[in-house]
Amino acid sequence: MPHLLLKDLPRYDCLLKAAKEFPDLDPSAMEAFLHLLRTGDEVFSVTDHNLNAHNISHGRFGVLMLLRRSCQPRIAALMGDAAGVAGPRTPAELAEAAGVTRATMTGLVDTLERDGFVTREPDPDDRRMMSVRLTAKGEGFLREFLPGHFKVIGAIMYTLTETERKRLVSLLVKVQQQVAILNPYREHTVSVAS
Amino acid sequence: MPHLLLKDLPRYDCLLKAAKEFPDLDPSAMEAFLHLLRTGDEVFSVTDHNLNAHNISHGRFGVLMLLRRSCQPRIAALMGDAAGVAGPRTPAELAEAAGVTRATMTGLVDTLERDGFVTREPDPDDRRMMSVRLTAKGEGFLREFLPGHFKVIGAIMYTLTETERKRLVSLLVKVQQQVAILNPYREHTVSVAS
DNA sequence: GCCAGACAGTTAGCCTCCTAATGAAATTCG
DNA sequence: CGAATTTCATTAGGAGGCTAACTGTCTGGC
Repeated sequence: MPHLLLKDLPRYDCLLKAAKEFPDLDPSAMEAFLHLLRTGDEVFSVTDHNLNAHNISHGRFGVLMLLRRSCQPRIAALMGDAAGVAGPRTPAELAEAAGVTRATMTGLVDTLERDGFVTREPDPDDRRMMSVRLTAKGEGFLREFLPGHFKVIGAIMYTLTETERKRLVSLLVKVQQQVAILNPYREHTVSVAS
Repeated sequence: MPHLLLKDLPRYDCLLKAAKEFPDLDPSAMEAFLHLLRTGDEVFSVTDHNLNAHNISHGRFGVLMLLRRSCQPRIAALMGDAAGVAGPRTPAELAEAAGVTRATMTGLVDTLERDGFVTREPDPDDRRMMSVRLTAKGEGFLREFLPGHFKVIGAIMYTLTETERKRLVSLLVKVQQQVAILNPYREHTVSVAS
């Protein structure tokens, strides 16, 4: 389930040594990169274990969370959201919101339906479409699971002060923005070895 | 290939609103958590795309990198490492170093061997063991690929100053340490909903 | 010297993700 | 009106993780 990395990150002096062989290797950039991947992975693992203990994968959890929003349009309306703006309901909307392909979403909804967390109903207006909805069991699972999930996340971040959290987030956002800048040119930046 | 997340992170005021419903939800902790996962994922995606463009996965890349160390014992010796300390060579050592199971390593070595990047040879002393080695093609791939890979990583981190990189790393290390503290107790902290 | 156990590598079966191709329904447009 | 295009969901097949079980080899205690 992890992104797969080295078990032990290379020590900084190893990076310095490697930089002698590869002039393109920026040791402090590589160090930050490796720690970012590693930390994201470890944090992911904790919540993933938590989810697996309840027999649910991250992907399936994401779908349930998206559907939870959809299933409470009245609450959303009360809270100030535009009345008509419900969350995603069709597999295509869910796939878009979750950032996976529709084919993947079909598989996720398959297993969620098999396990009784959601139902699939044909759309009366457009017979190509399906409408996915949380069942009572699905809602119950979230109600029962979420408090613990939030506690785990709070426990992980407990080690950082409010100031440190803000600082971390602002550094991460900077990296995200840089990735966004790089992405459109990926084809060019990538083809170094071709 | 990503860990699957929301396409758009919830805005902070949504977290505040959600915290009203779930007292266990710490908005700033959740924000830091989501950004950590998201950023790790995006950074991963960039390098993963880079690798995929060369028809190699992150897992396979990791194996090649581990083997590169093993295949240069003379260089390592020259550089001050103890002469006998070669890198991992057997599937079990590779699995341990990469942090995957031996079964997974079998699969990775299978495809790497199929594609001509590595060879498998029986160990003459212990007939249970195999010795995995980079082929000339595997070495050539790395020689050709690594400079671009390092450039991409440098480009991502270009947005942060040396000071910011150090600060980011130290915040990430704090989180890693917290995760390490939490892990042994995972069974307990997890069973909130049972 | 031999047998029980440990250990290396593989196999088999499952899950989640992907891409590509398919079939059915809706829409667009000549 | 009907053909081409688009859009929906799904299926098929592949890759890389995992666990569990198996095979063959070594080793250590009797």
